[in-house]
Amino acid sequence: MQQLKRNNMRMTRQRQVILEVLRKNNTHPTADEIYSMVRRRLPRISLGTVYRNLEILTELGEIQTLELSGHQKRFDGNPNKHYHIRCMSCGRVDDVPLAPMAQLENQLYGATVYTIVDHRLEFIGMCPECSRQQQPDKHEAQP
Amino acid sequence: MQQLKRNNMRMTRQRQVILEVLRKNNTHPTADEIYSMVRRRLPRISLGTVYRNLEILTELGEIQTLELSGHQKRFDGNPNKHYHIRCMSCGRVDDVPLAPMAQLENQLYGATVYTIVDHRLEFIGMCPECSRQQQPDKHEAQP
DNA sequence: GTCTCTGCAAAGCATTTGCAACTGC
DNA sequence: GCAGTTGCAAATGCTTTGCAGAGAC
Repeated sequence: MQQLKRNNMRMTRQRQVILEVLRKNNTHPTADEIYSMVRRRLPRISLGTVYRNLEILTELGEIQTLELSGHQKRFDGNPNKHYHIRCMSCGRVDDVPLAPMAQLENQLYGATVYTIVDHRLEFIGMCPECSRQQQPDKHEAQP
Repeated sequence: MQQLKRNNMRMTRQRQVILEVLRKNNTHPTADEIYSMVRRRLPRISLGTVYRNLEILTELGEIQTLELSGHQKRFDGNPNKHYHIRCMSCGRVDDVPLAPMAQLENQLYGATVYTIVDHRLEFIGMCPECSRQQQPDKHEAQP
């Protein structure tokens, strides 16, 4: 974490535990889920501190903040670019095994007045657990 | 709007004006922008009514609710599927002239435990106005 | 010893909701 | 005239922020 020094920042115990928890975890937790995980090790930490550090760690490129459409932020200990899928029923988020489409922005070159910088792709679906629950009573009505 | 009857719903003046305002507008306004546009015609309407109707009109398929990553909801009077681009500086949202990739979900078939239903693709960029302002001092430092 | 960081609590902001009165149909 | 809808205001849920004291280096 050479970057901390460069920015006159410190590696506090709180910051470290938050980073460790995220790195060991591939469930894309929300801030309050991270809060309760970290609190097992640091019972006096505050939610504000969790938010502040998640923002800083994102800026340093150590983690990713996932702002999936219309929902609570989630955080990803894997800082590399990849796509996600969200369960429309329970909100669970997983990685998707699809290589980032690096050329996608080029397809729009000259077709928009914007300077394109990046893109976000998010799949919507139903996770196995929720699919199973929906099976018995498909849709809402039943005979 | 045959759908209203089918759902035991009424075409109130408020609902109608909200729909008209959105149909005449391609700027993808936020709820409070719609609120202030509608208030010119219906000064006593409340923000709650605007939200309630935007939700209903979305469910009826008359408009679209855009839940772009990490920002306020925006609303689109065009109910047909299409992608959007958002200015990372001012938040402006425009349509993107790229045909929806109907086959994208198929690429993941068998590669995820989810049942995939849909996808959201959103481009991030800089609109002409903001690009112009950034020109003088590119990035943050200058030689 | 300095200056960043923390815990706490309050504020902020977009959105939702409970309720009595109102109004489409 | 009934049930869906409205305006109002309060509540909600997530996130950010001000501040004085604590702690990293």
